[in-house]
Amino acid sequence: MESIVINIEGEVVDADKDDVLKRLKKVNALALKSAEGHIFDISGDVGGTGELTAVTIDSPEGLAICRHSTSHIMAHAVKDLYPSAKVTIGPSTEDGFYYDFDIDTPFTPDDLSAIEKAMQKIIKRNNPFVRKTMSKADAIELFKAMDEDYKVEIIEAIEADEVSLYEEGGFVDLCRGPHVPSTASVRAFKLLKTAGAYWRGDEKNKMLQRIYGTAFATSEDLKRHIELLEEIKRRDHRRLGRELDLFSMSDDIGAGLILWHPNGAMIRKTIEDFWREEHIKAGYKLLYTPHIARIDLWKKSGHVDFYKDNMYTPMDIDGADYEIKPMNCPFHIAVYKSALRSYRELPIKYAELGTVYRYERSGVLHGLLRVRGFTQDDAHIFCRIDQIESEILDVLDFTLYVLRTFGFEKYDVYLSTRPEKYVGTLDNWEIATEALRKALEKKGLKYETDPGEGVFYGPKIDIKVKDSLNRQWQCSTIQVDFNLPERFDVAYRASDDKDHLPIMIHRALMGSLERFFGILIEHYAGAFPLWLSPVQVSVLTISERQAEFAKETAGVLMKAGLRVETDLGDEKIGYKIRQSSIKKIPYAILIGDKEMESQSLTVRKRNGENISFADINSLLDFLREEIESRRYGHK
RNA sequence: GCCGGGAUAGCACAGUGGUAGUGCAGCUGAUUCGUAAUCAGCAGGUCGAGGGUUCAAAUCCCUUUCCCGGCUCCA
Repeated sequence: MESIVINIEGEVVDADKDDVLKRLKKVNALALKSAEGHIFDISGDVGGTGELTAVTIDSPEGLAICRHSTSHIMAHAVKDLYPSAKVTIGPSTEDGFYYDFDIDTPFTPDDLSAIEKAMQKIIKRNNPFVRKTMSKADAIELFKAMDEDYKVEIIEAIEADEVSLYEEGGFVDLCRGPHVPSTASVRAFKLLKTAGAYWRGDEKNKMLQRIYGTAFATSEDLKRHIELLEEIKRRDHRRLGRELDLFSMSDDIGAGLILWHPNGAMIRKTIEDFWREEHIKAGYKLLYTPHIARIDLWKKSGHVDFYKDNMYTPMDIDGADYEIKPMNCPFHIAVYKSALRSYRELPIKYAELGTVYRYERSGVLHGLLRVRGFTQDDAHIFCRIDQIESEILDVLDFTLYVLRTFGFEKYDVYLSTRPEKYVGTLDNWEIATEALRKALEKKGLKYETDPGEGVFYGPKIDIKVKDSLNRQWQCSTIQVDFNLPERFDVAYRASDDKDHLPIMIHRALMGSLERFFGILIEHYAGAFPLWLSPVQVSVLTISERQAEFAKETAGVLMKAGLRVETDLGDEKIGYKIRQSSIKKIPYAILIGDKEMESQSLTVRKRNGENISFADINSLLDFLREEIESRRYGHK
C-alpha cells in the first residue's frame, strides 16, 4: 500500500490505520486535499502519495463541495418528480448552486417546494455518494440508454479516455466531483428561484429551465444569508427611488429612460457641482457637446464598425444621416482639433457630463443600473506617451478621492493588458502598459492583472468599489487609446517643429450618473449623508402656537443655503417625526413652547439621538461643518 | 432578443365570466398634543393599450407596450 498520511486538525495520522475514517467522520470531513491543492472524495480512489488534509464545510472549498452535492440531490429529486426532464449541468456558484434541466413545462414556485420536500427525503436516507469511473465509450452508451442527450454531448467533448460518475440512491450523474460522503452531509439548504438559461449560455441553443438554490454549513448561516437577501431587497434602489420620490420611469416614455424627480435631481445637482469643482481644481477644462452628429463622424471613429449593435438607427436631417451619440470622445477630439496644439500645452484635459444613448437589449434593462440613456462623467486626456505615467498617477489619486468622498473605502483594482485583436504598435502597448503598472505600484495599490482583457485600442485600469454590503460594483475605468488619435489625425506640434500623434486617455470616475446614483442609493440604504440629502433639515412644531417661530427658524436656515422643509400642521409631534424619518431627513428641529421661550433649539438626528443648541448660529455652524466635510456622519 | 412571472385608485395588494374592493397616502372636520402612525367622514379606477370570444370580460383568446427574475462562476 502507498504511504498516505492524513492531516486531521493538525494531527498527522497514517492512512492505513483503521480509525482514520472514523476520525474523518468525527471532524465532519467532506473531502481530502493534497499538498498540491487537489481535492478528493474521502471514499474515492485518491491516488498519488503525500500528506492529505481534511476539508470541512467551514472552508470555502468544503462549502462549494456541499453546494455542488446539493445540486445533485436536487437533480435527483427533479428526476424522481419529472422523469421526462433531462439533466445538464449543476455547478456551485459564489453563494449557492444551480442546476439546468431540459423540461417541457417550466417550473413554478409550487414545484420548488415539492422539489425541496423530495430533497429532504433523499437527505434523510443518508445515501452515500459513490464514485465510479468508466471508459468514455461505456459512459456514452450508459447515458444514451438513459436518454440523457446533454450528458452524452458533454462526455463527447471530454478529452480524457476515462470519465467519472457519481451514484447516490440510484441516481447516477456524470460528474468530476468531488462530493460529500453522503446525502446526510447536507445540513441546510433552500431553493430560491427559477429562471430560463440557454444551454451553455449560448442564445442559439435551447432554452433550459434553471433552479437556483443555496446551502450552508448550518441553518443559522442559511438564515443569515436569507436575512442578507432581505436586506438587499429593502435597499433596492428601485424601491427606495419610489419611496423617497427620487426618480421614476414611465411606459409612455419608453424603456431604459429615467425621469429624475426633484429629490433625485437635487442629489444629482449636488454630485455634479462637486464633480465640476473638483475637475476645475484638477486642471480639467469643461465642455458641452451636442447630442447628435453626422453619421460620418461615427464612421470615422470606428463606432459604426465596432459598436453598431449598441447604436440607434440614424435619422435623416435634410438628406444627411445623423446619429444620436453613444460616446462623447469624437466631440472632444473635435474641440482639440479646433486649433493647432503645441507640445507645451499638453496634457490637455477635457471633461464633460455628457449624456449618451445606447441600445441595450430589452431583457437586460434594470432600474438605474442598466439604462438606454445616461450621463457619463467623461474626460479625455491628450498627452505625450512619456506623460502617461504621471497622468495615470493623477487620475488614480483623483478617482480614489472622489470614491472616498462617497464613502467607498474598499475597492479592487484590475489592470487589463493587450488582447489578441489590437491596434497600435507593440512598442506603444508595452510602454503604456508599463506606465499603468508603474503608476499602480507607485500608489502602492494592490491589483490583479487580467491578461488579454484590455480594449482593442489600449490597456486599461478598472476600479471596482465595494459597497456597505460588500457587493462589488464597477464604476471607474481608465483607458489608454492609440486608435482614435490616429483615426482622427490628432496631432501636436513638437519641439522638432513636426506633428506628432498624442495618446488619449479616456476615463470615467463614476461611470454613469444614473448607475452611480443607483449604487449610492443602495450603499446608503436611502439615508444620504447631509451634504447630499435633498432635504437636509425638517422643522416640526409641537402645536400651532409655534408656527411663526418655526417659519422664522426655517427662513434663517434657508437663507444660509440649507434645504429645509417645515411641518406646521395639527398632527402630533410623533406623527411629524415619523414623516421626517420615513423621508430619511438627516435632522429634525423640534419646536415647542420651551424652545420659543429660550430661543434654543432641540434637534433630533435621523437615528433618534438628540442634540441641543443654544441658538440658531451654533446649529448653523454645526450643520455647515458636516456639509463641508461631506462626512457620512450618521445613518 | 430568449424563457418564465407580472401590470387593478398616488403606493402596497385582494378580486378566475354576472353591480370593482382593502390598507396606507389624499381631501374635509374635530383635536393643539414633546421624540416613528389621534379620531371621524369624504372623494378617488377606460382594471397597461388594441382587437376578439360571449347575452355579459379585470377575469377566457390573440397582438402590443412596459416592469420583474434569469440567460457558460462550464461534467
